[in-house]
Amino acid sequence: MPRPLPSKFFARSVHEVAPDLIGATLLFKGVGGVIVEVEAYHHTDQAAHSYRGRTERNAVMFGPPGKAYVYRSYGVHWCLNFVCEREGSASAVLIRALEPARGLAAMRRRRGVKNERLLCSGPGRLCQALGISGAHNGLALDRSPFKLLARTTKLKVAVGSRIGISKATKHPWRYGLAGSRYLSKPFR
DNA sequence: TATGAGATCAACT
DNA sequence: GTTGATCTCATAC
Repeated sequence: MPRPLPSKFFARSVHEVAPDLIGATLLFKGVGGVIVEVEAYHHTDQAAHSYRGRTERNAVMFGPPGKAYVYRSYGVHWCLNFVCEREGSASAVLIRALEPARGLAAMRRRRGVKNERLLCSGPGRLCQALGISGAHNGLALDRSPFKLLARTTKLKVAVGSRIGISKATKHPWRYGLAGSRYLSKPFR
């Protein structure tokens, strides 16, 4: 049986937490699936929201680890992050894609697409599929409505450069399940 | 298959 | 006024 991730899990470097999240199960109100793609962001990283210091939007990133940081992207989409390390270090892991496993009907209804592959393959898509919005910014990840289950098997984690950013594009801080059909983009 | 516009909000110049 | 941790739809190849 899979066990819940302890909140301690997040109290480490984002570069340790991010690859360890691949294969874990993320549920929100019982709906979700297996995490297959994430990206790491750190306050010393020019591409991170926290790079230029604390603002009203990114305040949760500067708080304690084990919380959800949800922000609006391009004015339309919501994106989900897990805050890591320790209070004040302002680092987080962006959840980019899931392999759908639970609550497929609810996800399809919210997304308005039939293709299972398009349900959660992208940060904006997975928030829409799970019903996550700015109202959930700052919630603890080890309590309802979130549920996180540790992976049960060893697996190979692919590494690559991050997507959709224009600064610090060289850092190999994108992690994913190699060969998964549910990635927002394949690794090469 | 590939490229481009539009949606629409917060932070920054 | 511009840009961005995005996605969808339309149009072109």
